[in-house]
Amino acid sequence: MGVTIQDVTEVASRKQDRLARRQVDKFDARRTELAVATLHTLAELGYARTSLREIAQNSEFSHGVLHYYFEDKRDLITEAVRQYEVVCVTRYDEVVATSTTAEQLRAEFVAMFFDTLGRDAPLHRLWYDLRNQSLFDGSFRADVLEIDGHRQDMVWRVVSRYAELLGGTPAASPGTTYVTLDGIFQRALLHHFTGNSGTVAQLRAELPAVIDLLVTKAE
Amino acid sequence: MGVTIQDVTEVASRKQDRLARRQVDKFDARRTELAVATLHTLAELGYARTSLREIAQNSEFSHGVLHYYFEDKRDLITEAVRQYEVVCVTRYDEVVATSTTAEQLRAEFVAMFFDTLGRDAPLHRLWYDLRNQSLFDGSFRADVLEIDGHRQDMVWRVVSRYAELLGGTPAASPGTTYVTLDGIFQRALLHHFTGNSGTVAQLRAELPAVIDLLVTKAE
DNA sequence: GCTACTCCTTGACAGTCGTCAAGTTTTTCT
DNA sequence: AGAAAAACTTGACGACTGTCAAGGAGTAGC
Repeated sequence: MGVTIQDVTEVASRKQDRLARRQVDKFDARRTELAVATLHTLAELGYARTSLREIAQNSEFSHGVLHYYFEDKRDLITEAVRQYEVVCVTRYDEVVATSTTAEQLRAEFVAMFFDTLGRDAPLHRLWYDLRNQSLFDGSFRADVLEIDGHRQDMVWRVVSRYAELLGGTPAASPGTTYVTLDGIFQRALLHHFTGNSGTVAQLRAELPAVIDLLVTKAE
Repeated sequence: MGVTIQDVTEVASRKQDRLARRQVDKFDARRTELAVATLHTLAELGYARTSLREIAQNSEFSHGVLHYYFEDKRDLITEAVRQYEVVCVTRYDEVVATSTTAEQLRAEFVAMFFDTLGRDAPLHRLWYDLRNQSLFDGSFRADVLEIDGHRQDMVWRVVSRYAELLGGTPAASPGTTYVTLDGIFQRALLHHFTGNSGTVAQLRAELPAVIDLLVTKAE
């Protein structure tokens, strides 16, 4: 059996590909690792106070490595924002999938809503920070709009399913539905950080009624 | 007619008071002037990118003067935030006062809502920026909460008056009512800066229905 | 074992930041 | 007019920023 030049080059190129791919994988893995460290630093300090050296201190590397894996600071932060999206955008899907009654769906949504408020509060304040930064600096805007759209879809899946289980229809558009619940979340977050747990509890108590306001029940 | 010592000291002290008051007035006037310059700089650049030298360039003074009138940067920005409140918190009162029918009130509110969105967009993005900063830096929080409360009251005056004219009652608490309309404003602002005027127009078209959703009409 | 390459550290750069002291200009009062 | 006080400018300080070049450490290939 002869070995043609094609075979050799094919094998060689395949080998090279595999090598290259493995290198790319390693490269991407470290990029992601550093982006996660960036995300945590941002969540702790906010956009305005986050420096590259501080980010590096939250990783196991020195500050110079950031310019080996990222073009510049904007590139790094953009990648961190994308990491946020991965974490945050499928949060309620399980609730939607497993709930069999409207009451259950609504109750579990409210529970999850305030659970993540307490557990991931720093991450959430970062999201709002970055969304606002996009009002000043257009370079984040595309990513922000994309994530915002995914958040809207996520909320819509919950509310439209709730309406379905209730035998009714949503009372407002996806956009309006989203901003209403997002507004409540933002306010709850503010009072959470203020330490004003009474206001948070009140928002929690009112949330079911607000959800009902967003769907038109069947007659 | 004799001139008693009391008279003299009284006159003298009154004169001194007047002098002191005038000096305080001058001092406060310049403080306010610099706070306004700060407000405009912040609205243009955002909190993260605003420096004292940039602020001074937006005034007619040099950067050193800022430490003559303000303790430090935080003091200056806090004062600027308070200036924002003065500008922004009575915006809809005239609409409430002059409207005689529910339709008129709703229509004029919507008009004013999107008018200030377009006209004062930089100032509004600053407000949301600073409100978010207060999630990271507690030193603004008290002022932010106060302003947020005034904004809530402002919205509540509109919606409760609308319900009254309609012969109904508000369907949600002041807090929920506020965050709903504020959420819509935030979203409209984001798409305004994106240049996505279609989405803004859609939000405008939907706003009357949302307002109706927030009041329970009489049977 | 030598070379070549990837990965990472170190240290320096030019610039900007908030702050403040020293000094100049302007105003105020007698 | 002259002295005192207020108002403002200037320049400098140490610290911090993003960026990057030089070089070390470690590994894979021959």
